[in-house]
This record gives sequence, C-alpha cells and structure tokens, in this order.
Amino acid sequence: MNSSGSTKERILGAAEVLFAQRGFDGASLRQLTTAAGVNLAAVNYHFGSKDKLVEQVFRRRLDALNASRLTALAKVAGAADTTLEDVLDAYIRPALDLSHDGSGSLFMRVLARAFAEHDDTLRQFLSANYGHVMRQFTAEFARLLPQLSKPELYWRIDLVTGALTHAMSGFGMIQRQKDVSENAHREETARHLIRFAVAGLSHP
Amino acid sequence: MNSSGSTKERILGAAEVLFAQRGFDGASLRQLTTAAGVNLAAVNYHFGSKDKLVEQVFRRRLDALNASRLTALAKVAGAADTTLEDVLDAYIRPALDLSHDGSGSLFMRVLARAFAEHDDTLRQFLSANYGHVMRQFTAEFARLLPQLSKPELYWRIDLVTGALTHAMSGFGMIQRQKDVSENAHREETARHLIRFAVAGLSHP
DNA sequence: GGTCGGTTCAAACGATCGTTTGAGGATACG
DNA sequence: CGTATCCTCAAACGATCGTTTGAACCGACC
Repeated sequence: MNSSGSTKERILGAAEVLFAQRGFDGASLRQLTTAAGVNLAAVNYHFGSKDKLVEQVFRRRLDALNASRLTALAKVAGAADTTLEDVLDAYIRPALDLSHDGSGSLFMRVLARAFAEHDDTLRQFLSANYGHVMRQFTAEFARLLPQLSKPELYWRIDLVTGALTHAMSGFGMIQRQKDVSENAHREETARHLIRFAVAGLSHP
Repeated sequence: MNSSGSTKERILGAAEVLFAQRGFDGASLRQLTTAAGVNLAAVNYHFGSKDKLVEQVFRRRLDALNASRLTALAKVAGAADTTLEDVLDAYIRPALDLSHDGSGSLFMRVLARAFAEHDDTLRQFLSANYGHVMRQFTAEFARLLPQLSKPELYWRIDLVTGALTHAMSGFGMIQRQKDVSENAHREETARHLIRFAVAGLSHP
C-alpha cells in the first residue's frame, strides 16, 4: 500500500489514518500494518507497544502545530497595533493548516476522538507538554482585552476553542461541497471562525 | 452494584457510565454486566447485540433532550417579543440539564465520543431522527436574524453548537471548583454560553 | 569471506472479546 | 399439580486482539 518512507514513517502515516477512521481501540495492529505494508511485529519493534505508537502519532503533529502557532504569535505579539484578528489568526490558521496536511483532514479527528477517549490522561499530557502555548496566547488575549477578568477571559477562550475544534473536525451541518477546493474551504472556515471569535471575545 | 430498576434499565445505566469512561469498544460486556449486577448473557437477551445496546443508550437520552428542546422552543417561538436569548436558552439549557441528569455529566461525553467514533453512521442517525429539531431552531433563528444569509446562519449555528458541545463535555481549561454546586456551575456555563452565542450570532 | 547490529518475517502465545447454548428458576394461569 | 412464559445462569464457542519469539535477511566493516 504505502510504499514511501521508512518503516517507522509508514506506520505513523497509516496509524493516523486508521486511528481517525476507527479509533484507537477499533484500529487493530493487523489492519494498521497491512495498510502500511509492513510486518505485524514492526510496531512493537519500532515503538514498543500500541500505546506508545498512539503517543508518537500525537507528538508528531502537535509539536508541529504548536511550533507553528508560536511562530505566528511571535510575529504579532506585543506590538502596539496588534489586533484581535491577528492573534486569532495565529491561533486558528496553523490548526486549520494541520487539519488537511499530510494525510488529509484526519488528525483533528484523531485529536477530537482522543479528547473523548483518554480524558484525564490526554488532558494532562497536553497541559504538561503544550500548556505554555496556551499561556502565551492567553497573555496576548489579556493584553488586547484588558476589560475582561481572568475567569471571563478563560471562559471565552474556551468557547472559541470549542468552536474551532468543532469546525476542524468537520462535524456539524456545514459540509464541504465537492466542487470547492480544500484551500477555499479552509479559507472560508478561517474567515467565519475569526469573525465569530472576535465577536465572542470582545462583546461587552 | 446497581441494584435498582429492571435488568434492562440497570444495563442501560451501567452502559452509559462505562461507555463514557472507556468508549464503546473499550467497555466490554463483562465489565458492563458486572457493574450492572446482571448476567453476561442479559445484554444479548434484552438488546440483541452490543451495537443495539449502544443505539438504545442514545435513543433514551436524545429523545428526552429533543423533546425538552422542542417544548422550550414552542414557548417562545413565533412571538413578537422573542429575543435571541430566549431561543438560545431553549437550545442550550435542556442540553446542560441532560449533561448532569441521572448518571452525572456522562452522556455528553458519550455523545462527543460517538461523534468521533461513528462518524457518518451517527451523523445519519442524528439527521434522520432529530433533524426536524435543528430545522425548527434554524427557522426561528432565521426569523430573529433576517439580515443573515442562509449559509452565514448555518455557519454561525454550527460554531455555537461547537462551543456548546465543548463546554458540556467538560474539556477545555475551565474546571469546576469542588466547592461549586452542580447547579451553580450549570448556571454559570449557560450564562457564558448564551452571551457568547448572542455575540457570535448577531454580529454584523 | 566472516561476523555483527539492525531489521523483517511467519508463526505462535495467552488473553479477552461478543455471542450462543441449554439447563434451570420464577411466576401466573388452567 | 401441570405447564407455559419469561428470565437468569454458568459454561463454552470461535474470533480477534496485542505481544513475543526465534530464525532469516541485509548492508557495513574488519
């Protein structure tokens, strides 16, 4: 099937697809290794266990996402003329880019599924490894929205994140038309999200 | 363990808890029947299969949720002095009530997980069985927001739903304090959600 | 050529899964 | 009492799971 890259990378690629389609429990190592065109034992040889493979699937994408977010944030943070749209763009666009990078728009489904499945485990993992990213964005939002108390700001960022996750996962009523390119759909999603988020964040 | 109600109801109750905690694949019928205090074969006897049990878990809660939503909507829909807050309250509050009804705030996790797992299957199920509810709410939103085009309105309702789902599932940064009662937390969530949604729906 | 670490392979391991079976208990009605 | 119906039970079924094993392959280096 997939015949490019090292065995490790072929496994990671097939894992992302199958985990998104069938879930972590639902996707078996036999399906996975068959799709990747590698031997069944390769997963345990290269990753140690199925659980560690799951963790690697996350790390590979989340590292890229958060690095991209921080880079984008650094370009606009702290400036005198920074707008809410700028910061939201830095927050949203890398996520939307990620959601159709590589294996299509699958990773966000993996993430959404993981949120539902691993509960506290994943939450702690995200908080420990990527909490500083949220902290930097929160600080910049706080600078641009000084009238909001901290709890109020947390709530609003939380709701924005919910809308973002929902939109990225492709649930909901809005289905992409077949004749709309992926780029165009992503642009439309980003546009709606940012306008929605600006309104939700800055209302009195 | 659970010793009240019929065997069928004990199974449904235990299933809701375990599906939320471990997922549909992760929760085995042996764990489930042990927790419910019934025999292993009781699931297949009363429900036919594990899949049909999953469907019943959904129906029981979703029927109540949608009935509650429609009742609340009927009280405010079509009136001359209806506000956006009224309709949003009818949309949001039954969901928040459901999320901590009975077995605690577990069902929404079940639903969020199901969204991630069953993808098209669940989407079609929801659309076929409860699509008319969304249609009625959309019509009322359209009446109160005549300046919005249909695609624009769909997008905004979608993003509101994302924020609602996110908040109900208990993900995100906002964690309930231990000294805050469930009712107080639900009120706070509803208040933030409605204000956020009003801003996101009605912005120019 | 020989050998050695890294990798792939087919095969098997024990565990656990959803489901089925057939015997037995419980209750109601004649 | 007889029996018909609904339900529960322990036990087993075949299938599939993640993981392990030990042999075979392979390019690099002496």
